[in-house]
Amino acid sequence: MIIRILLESDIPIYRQIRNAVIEGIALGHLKPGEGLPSVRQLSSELGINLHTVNKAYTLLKQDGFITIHRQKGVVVNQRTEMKLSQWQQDQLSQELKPLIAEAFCRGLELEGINRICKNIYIQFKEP
Amino acid sequence: MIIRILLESDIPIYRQIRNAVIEGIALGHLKPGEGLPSVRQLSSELGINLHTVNKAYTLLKQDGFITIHRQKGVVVNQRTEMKLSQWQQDQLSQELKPLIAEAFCRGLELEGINRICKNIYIQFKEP
DNA sequence: TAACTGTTATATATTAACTATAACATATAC
DNA sequence: GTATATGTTATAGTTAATATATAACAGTTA
Repeated sequence: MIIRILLESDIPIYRQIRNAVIEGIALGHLKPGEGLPSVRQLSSELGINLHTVNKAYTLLKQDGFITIHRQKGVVVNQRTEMKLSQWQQDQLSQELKPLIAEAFCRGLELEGINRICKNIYIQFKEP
Repeated sequence: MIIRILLESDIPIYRQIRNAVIEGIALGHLKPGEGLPSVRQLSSELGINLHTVNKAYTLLKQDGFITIHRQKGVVVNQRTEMKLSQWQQDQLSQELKPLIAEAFCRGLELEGINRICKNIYIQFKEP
């Protein structure tokens, strides 16, 4: 899978990589068991430092999205290993709150929010 | 309205203030025409610097949530001045994407996402 | 006049993000 | 064995974002 980053973005590079991998998994571009490029390879491709990629991979590992395997390298986990915990759901709710509050102030109805969420959601595929 | 910040949070203080004001407006705790504390007053209350509050207010002004009035000070705008632009909707969609992608990977269905959004949304009130 | 308001300027401190280079144990291929 | 990969760790340095400190300015209000 091709990972793109924007050096001008206000989102840190390691976070852009993290998001790109998660979105890649959700979109079905990255399937369980599939390998990701090594930290040296990806950092070279993107023209950035090894440690920036490593930071992204470490986050993805902590969050259950990938496993670092001694032989196979960096591998995408099964969906069962990504299961939503109560803490993660609370975290999601906390991150959604300011976004929905802003949309509400701007006059967007619940139906409008649901429509936007759906348009994002339908792009995603089960593995 | 009482604004709370967490100095240990990984979210910058000026952004916490921005979010708190927007959520305050959405919740109906801050009504159109209502005044906000001055930058010196709020910074003093929170034990932080004047410029940090000023940065938050400047953002809120740019985003159409407040107006700086020479006589009245900092005032909450009418909802009509906060209206959602196409650019803002695209921005919202872009910010939602990684959150929904993560939730999808973790097995949360669209109905679950809608439920979480609704639970946040129903707390909000029209002015 | 005195005490406020937001705004601007300048300088500095602190922290987060990113880079550079090197080394280590381990694994794979020749 | 040798060479080349892998992730990981350590150290040092740079750059950018965040937050602070202090001061001043033009208005406004009492």
